[in-house]
Amino acid sequence: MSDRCNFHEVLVQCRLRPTPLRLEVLEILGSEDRAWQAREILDAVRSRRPVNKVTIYRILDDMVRLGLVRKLPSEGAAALYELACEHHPPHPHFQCQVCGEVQCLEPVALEQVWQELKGPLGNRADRLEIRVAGLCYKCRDTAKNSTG
Amino acid sequence: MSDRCNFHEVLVQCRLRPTPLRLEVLEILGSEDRAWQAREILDAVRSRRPVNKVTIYRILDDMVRLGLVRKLPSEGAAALYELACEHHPPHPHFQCQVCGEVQCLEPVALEQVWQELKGPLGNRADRLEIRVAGLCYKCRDTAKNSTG
DNA sequence: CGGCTATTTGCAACTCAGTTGAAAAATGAA
DNA sequence: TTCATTTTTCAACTGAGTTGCAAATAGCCG
Repeated sequence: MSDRCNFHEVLVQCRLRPTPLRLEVLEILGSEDRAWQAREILDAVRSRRPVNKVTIYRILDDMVRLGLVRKLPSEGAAALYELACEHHPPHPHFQCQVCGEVQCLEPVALEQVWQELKGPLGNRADRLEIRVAGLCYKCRDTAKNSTG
Repeated sequence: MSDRCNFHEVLVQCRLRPTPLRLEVLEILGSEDRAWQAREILDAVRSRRPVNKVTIYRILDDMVRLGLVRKLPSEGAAALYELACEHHPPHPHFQCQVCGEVQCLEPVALEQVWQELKGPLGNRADRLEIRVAGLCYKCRDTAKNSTG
């Protein structure tokens, strides 16, 4: 995934101290091609060291504010976080309605859609989000096996 | 908006009793071209009669399950609800990052995007959601006036 | 009408995500 | 070392949404 990013350097450039916790959060986010719940990140960090949930939320908030991480609205209660580095530009997401997992999809040609959406109503458009909801291949297989 | 829908009839067709509360919820959803938080619907109903929040959540859940109402993930904690009747087909949404209001946008030509997104990874795609985030014309004007 | 059943609404208590404010710990500069 | 700033923690809170059960209501049948 985004192993190509030098997280240490990225943090320094954003004027955030490259603390062990911040580095761990970035490494976790970069370890799979999907978006993570704050809770999942918390658990992943805790599998190595004790940490307070407030700290994770604050780390994520800072990173979102500085554009290092994107926060996505999600079906379900908890928001999702993903790396926003140069190797992980904005892209559509797929969310499975059964297991809730959010996969990252390849960027698609959105120029036309974007142009159509940008103008209306005098709003200023900053970001475009595309979510596909459905049944992921894992859950589909599970359903097949238990039915047949 | 969707004043053209006969909510009474729609409820009967879905085998939901057309109770005053259900009708009021549908009328509120249909009264503006935007998506509503459960809390806003609750307050709107309460401006006329006392009602319990659980009842509103249950009414909305039933309607989502039966396809009468769409539930949208939102920036921010609370989910959003909008009519899903024939006069209000799926469409993109605009959410203002300042006031949080969600406007409904005109449907755009999505066939191309849809085709590209549908296939990958063996997932089954059911729904496509498009969100534009930005600054709405109201908040933009407010900002202008207070700055200049 | 009265009695029965299923549906709808209300209530209280709960879970879970996320926030707040202030204290404690760690870091960097002088 | 001392001091100021940043980072992490703690406890307590807010707000969205859920659960289980009781009370009220509506539809049905005799």
